[in-house]
Amino acid sequence: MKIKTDKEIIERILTKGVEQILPSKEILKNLLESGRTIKIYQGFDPTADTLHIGHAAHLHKLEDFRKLGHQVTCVIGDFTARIGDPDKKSVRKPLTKEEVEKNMQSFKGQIGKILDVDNKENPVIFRYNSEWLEKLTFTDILELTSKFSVQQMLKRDMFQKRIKENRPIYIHEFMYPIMQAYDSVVLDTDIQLGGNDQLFNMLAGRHLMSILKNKEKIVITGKLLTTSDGSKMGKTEGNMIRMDDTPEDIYGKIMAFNDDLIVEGFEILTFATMDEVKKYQERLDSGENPMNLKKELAFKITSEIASESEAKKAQKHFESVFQKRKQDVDVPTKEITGEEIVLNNLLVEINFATSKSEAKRLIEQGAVKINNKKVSQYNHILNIKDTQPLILKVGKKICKILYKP
RNA sequence: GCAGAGGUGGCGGAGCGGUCAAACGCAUCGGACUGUAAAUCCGACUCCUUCGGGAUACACUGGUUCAAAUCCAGUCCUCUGCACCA
Repeated sequence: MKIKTDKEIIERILTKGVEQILPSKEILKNLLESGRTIKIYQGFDPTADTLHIGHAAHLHKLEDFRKLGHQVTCVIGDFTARIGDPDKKSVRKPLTKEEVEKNMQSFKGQIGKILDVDNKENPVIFRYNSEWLEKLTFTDILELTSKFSVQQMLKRDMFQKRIKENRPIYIHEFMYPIMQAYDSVVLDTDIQLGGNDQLFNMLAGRHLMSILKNKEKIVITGKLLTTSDGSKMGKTEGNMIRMDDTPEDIYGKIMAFNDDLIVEGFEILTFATMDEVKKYQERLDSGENPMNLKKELAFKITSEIASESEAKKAQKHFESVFQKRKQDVDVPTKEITGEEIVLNNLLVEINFATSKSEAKRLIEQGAVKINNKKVSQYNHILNIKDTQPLILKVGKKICKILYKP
């Protein structure tokens, strides 16, 4: 495929959702405008069984490269995942080969939701890094490790932190960046893309490339979408939106974003151009209700990951369930045998509370409504037979109680 | 192996003989407020209860004591340091 130098796409590559470009934006710009084929790759760690929405950001960028005709490779870090990237808190427990394989299965499909992997003109290449990492001998490893100093490794702030806290740092944890660096060498890549959290590892690759290949690998780090409390969104933190979530969930979780994330969300998580992103910012600044914008964001993301029609459904669902509180759409029903039951026992019976004590607390706190009337006596005796239909609400949970003779 | 530190609720982390079902923070849940949220405020957060109370709980097993998360002994586990030249 002939290389395109579409100005708009190049501009988007250089700016949208980009945290930094090393060694410089200009070098990348020149490369993109030169018309030569560029090899770019991104690694995906199958340490969880799904990708999350943060990955979407990078996939958009890869797709831009692909559209221009460049060679895009997705490296599934099946080998590296078994060790795990060192973490701030502690050593990760290694994953078994089986766990990794299980996690990997769905990756390609999920990547394909955004990246046009099977495009006829310019398909995406998939590689597993066990292909080359597994074959390394101890001699090879010595060779590689001799290119890095302990001081270099210890620069990583998470290691610094652990030194301060007197927590252990194991030798194999140094191997993660080295293995990733070696990925770059094997692929002979021109560019590596990754989240800003991967900066250190990607720089290790830059270092190794320059020594072994005398080549200046370009590193692009993407902005990470941070949650309101400043922590990143991702697998490790458990607050992620999974790519395989249902459209309703995706839509709903985006609506749960803090308002501050709206514009960033458009920039990082969607195909929108920077001009469009600016317009969203302007609308927000001019005092438009953030909710409208957030709904647009949720709709856009949901339709990019799922489909437009599913996004429409998700939106309707959200509107009816949360905004209009018409919850009777799909109220689950439970059957209760016996004509009468004490209220706190009922909550336990239908699993709305795990113990009678908890049920009692909920009732006393005013969480319980029977047919929309608050009941605050825990020992209230409910005659199920005579109060049909019976809609029970406990906090956000709701269900219909049926009398079963 | 030797020397130290330590194991407390979902997590982090106080408490170091009684007033401890265990401070404080986070998470969670409920209420109020809203545009779904977030933020904020208030409340709850072992179980059972005839609503007066009661029963289990601070790694485990024993012991000391009127009384133990708190002291003692043993067991298990975790972490840190030391290790050659001696």
